[in-house]
Amino acid sequence: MEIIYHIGSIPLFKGLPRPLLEDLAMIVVVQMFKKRQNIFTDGDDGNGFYVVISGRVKIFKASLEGKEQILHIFGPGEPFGEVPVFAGLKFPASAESMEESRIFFFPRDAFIGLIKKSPDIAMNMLAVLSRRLIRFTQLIENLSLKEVPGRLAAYLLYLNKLNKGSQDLELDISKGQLASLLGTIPETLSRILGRMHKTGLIESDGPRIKIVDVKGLENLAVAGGRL
Amino acid sequence: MEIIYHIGSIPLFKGLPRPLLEDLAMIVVVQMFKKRQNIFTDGDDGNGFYVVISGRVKIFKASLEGKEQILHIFGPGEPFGEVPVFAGLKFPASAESMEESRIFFFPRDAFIGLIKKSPDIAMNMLAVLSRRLIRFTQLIENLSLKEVPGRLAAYLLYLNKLNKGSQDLELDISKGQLASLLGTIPETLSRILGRMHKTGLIESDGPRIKIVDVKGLENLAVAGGRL
DNA sequence: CGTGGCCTTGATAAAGTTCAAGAGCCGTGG
DNA sequence: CCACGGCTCTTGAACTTTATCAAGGCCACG
Repeated sequence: MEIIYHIGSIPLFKGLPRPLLEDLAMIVVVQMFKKRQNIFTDGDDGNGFYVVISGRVKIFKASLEGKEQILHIFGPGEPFGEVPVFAGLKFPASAESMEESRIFFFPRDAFIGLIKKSPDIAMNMLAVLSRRLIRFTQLIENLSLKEVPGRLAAYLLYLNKLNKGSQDLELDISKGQLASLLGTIPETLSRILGRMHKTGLIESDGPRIKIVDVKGLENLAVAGGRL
Repeated sequence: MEIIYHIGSIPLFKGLPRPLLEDLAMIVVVQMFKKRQNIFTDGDDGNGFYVVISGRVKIFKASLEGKEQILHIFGPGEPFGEVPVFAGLKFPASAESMEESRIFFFPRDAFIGLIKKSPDIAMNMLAVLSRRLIRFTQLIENLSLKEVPGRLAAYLLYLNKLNKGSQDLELDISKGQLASLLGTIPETLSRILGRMHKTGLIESDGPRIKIVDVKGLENLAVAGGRL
């Protein structure tokens, strides 16, 4: 069945025996979201978690004044919204689709039953949560210890690594969203891109960015680097 | 045996059957740390995790210029340093004792073996990591969406809640360390405490702080409040 | 009684945000 | 086919917040 195929290709469920995949298929609920649709909101009660099958989802915190801080952007195969499954019941942040997305929902109680049967699922989930803690640690370091140029430099180098070292990058999110991800606002991001261009670190043309000076960016990305 | 008693009183191991506690006692390594002693450093390889038995430990990120951001302060019964056990191998932050502390160390491989035998340990650990994610989410919200007065107000209200609503608080960490926890520096913290005093939100005398205007603090603590 | 640590206070500087205006782009509809 | 409206992005100037640098006070401890 198609569902089983998708479930089997989720890293979280990698290497599970066929019968367990079938159990998972029994409890999954398939959901579709259009672009910019709310999936859950900070403070809502959660009674299960989600996995992106296609499309993209952002997890974020919003302030009253309308500023947002993006915590994650998740694509196919990535789970999200697990926290209420294991601790308390409320989502600590909000989730929204960034494009048309297909999402699998796994209800809490049935899923916990499966975990207790399979230490492998538990270990995989522990790995997922641990990686998320690493990501948050970096985000906190960026917000607290680095200035915006340093955060941007770190992000560009991250894209650079994703692209196996290619210095020709293409932003796959809008600059406004990138600002939210970096903990700043579009105006500031725009100015800093301009400054990086002027000082010869990058070349920039809309969403295409070319890294000219890797060393210079690495220097900036270290907490303490100055532009 | 004394070790077993301590292990049994760790929330992470709450409700485990006696034989499992004995297994844990077999693999534990007891360590003592004096005040301000390094336990592990950001980037080190980790081959196990820790539980505070007595004393206190801070987990933090440091920048080259010497600024630090405290991520957690852990006391008796609280585990730390679990991330390398489940994801990759490196600690994403550093740990240091804040006072003389007794710490139990559980080596990775033996512990993973126990987890696979006991879904209860796994579930408890999932809960621990999930709560940590909640804490990080709040920290990120504070750093990104609130200004320092808002962060301080939120912290005072947190102490207020810990003390079951008492408005007479006593800081149990130095103001310098509190500044690190709030993502700022001592000078700024000092000024803001002064301003809160002057505007009648609190009364402050060294480490003793009395909340005068709960509503006012709550208003500040919401992302968007102004002092 | 002096010395070092911690905290406070002041003056100054830097970084980032806000507000405002305008440019470029794209899809829609006349 | 072009004009319009709406969006994102950019740029400038003023302002706010926070950090930095420097100095002085307070207190505990030897």
